[in-house]
Amino acid sequence: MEKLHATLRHLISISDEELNDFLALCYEKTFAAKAFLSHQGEISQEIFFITSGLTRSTIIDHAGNEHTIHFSLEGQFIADYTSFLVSTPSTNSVQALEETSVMVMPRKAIEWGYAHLAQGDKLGRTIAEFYFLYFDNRLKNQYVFTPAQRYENIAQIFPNIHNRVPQHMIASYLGISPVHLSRLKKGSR
Amino acid sequence: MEKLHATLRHLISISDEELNDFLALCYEKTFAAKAFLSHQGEISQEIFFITSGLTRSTIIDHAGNEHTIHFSLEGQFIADYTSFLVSTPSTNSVQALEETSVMVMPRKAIEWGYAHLAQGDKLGRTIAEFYFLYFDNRLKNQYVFTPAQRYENIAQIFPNIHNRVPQHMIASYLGISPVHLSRLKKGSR
DNA sequence: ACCGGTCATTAACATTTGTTTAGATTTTAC
DNA sequence: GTAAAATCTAAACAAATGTTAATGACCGGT
Repeated sequence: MEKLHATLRHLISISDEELNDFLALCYEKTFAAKAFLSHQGEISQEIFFITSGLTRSTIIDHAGNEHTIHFSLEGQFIADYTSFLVSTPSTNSVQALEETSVMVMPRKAIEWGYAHLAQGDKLGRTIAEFYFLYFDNRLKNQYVFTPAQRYENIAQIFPNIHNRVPQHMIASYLGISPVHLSRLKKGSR
Repeated sequence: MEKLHATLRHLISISDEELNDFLALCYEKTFAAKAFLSHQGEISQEIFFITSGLTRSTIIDHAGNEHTIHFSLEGQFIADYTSFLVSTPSTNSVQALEETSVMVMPRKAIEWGYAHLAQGDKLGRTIAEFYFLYFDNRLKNQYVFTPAQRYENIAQIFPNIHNRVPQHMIASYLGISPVHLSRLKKGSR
């Protein structure tokens, strides 16, 4: 709870009263390892703020294979935000990779924030800009670096990920097969 | 000019006076085909709104090869927005592919908007959310569809692009060689 | 109308990446 | 503690994609 406090105060100026009113609309929840925070096909009605633990987001491709498209760490927001924004069935599932505690921010809380927080829209803008930077960087990496280079750099984006996530999920994130990633590592030694 | 008018009014509610004050800080500019709206290495100090024409954004990879990472059409905003936000040298160049007219929105105008427009932050949030949706969709396509499928779908994202952009730039956008794209097309016939 | 450059296609060949299978090790669940 | 599952590596082979080079069509500028 304090973690979300600190994160919000870091992003915008917000009074104690505003903060309390907002947090009164949220609640805490803990998921066991491998539990799902949200499922593909459901319309996303909440945004999670991770206070401890780690999640991955997955998607199913045209051939029925699952891909890990994203990792989310402590201090980050996670949802199928496209589903949340547009109210379409989510294409992603979000799964805890460790025991993971989150603050659940229901749609009501978000909407209340935009309507009643003095800097609610600024908060939304700042978070959206943050994800713009993340996506833009990720896209550039795709064009600029080889898979081997992207593997070498991944810990800069997801600190300590090698100790927390199986390698085949990292390979999936990079868009290559686990066998191939193993090969690339061998080559770079 | 009317086009930016209409786009802004579509995104937020804004009074005539606010709109005029904001637009007074902007100006129109026209680029010839092949001219550069902005160059890699410079810090982006303005956002362009395309009123007519078409641009591409390019980036240079680790081996010195140029890639087309993005197209922008009439009615869209374009910049190296990461450079604009963080004030780092831009990694992208933006080039007109046809004669292209834009409204130039300098940093001063954007900042004025956030400070003085009643819904300035909401505007920023909405635009950032729009790009979130674009990037998220693009990322999912990368995992879910084959290059051939992505080629087939590209006109849904960039209407009429096949008649306006050379095929090798589309191949570059898709992340494949022009020779390979030609092969894929042959196979699907 | 011409000329030079850009562009799309094709073929041959090289390289990268995926798939399958197997084996050894580690982790997880009960 | 033990059995089952998950994980990583390895090798052999298959498929996808890149590279180079050649050709002809098309386009833009003069």
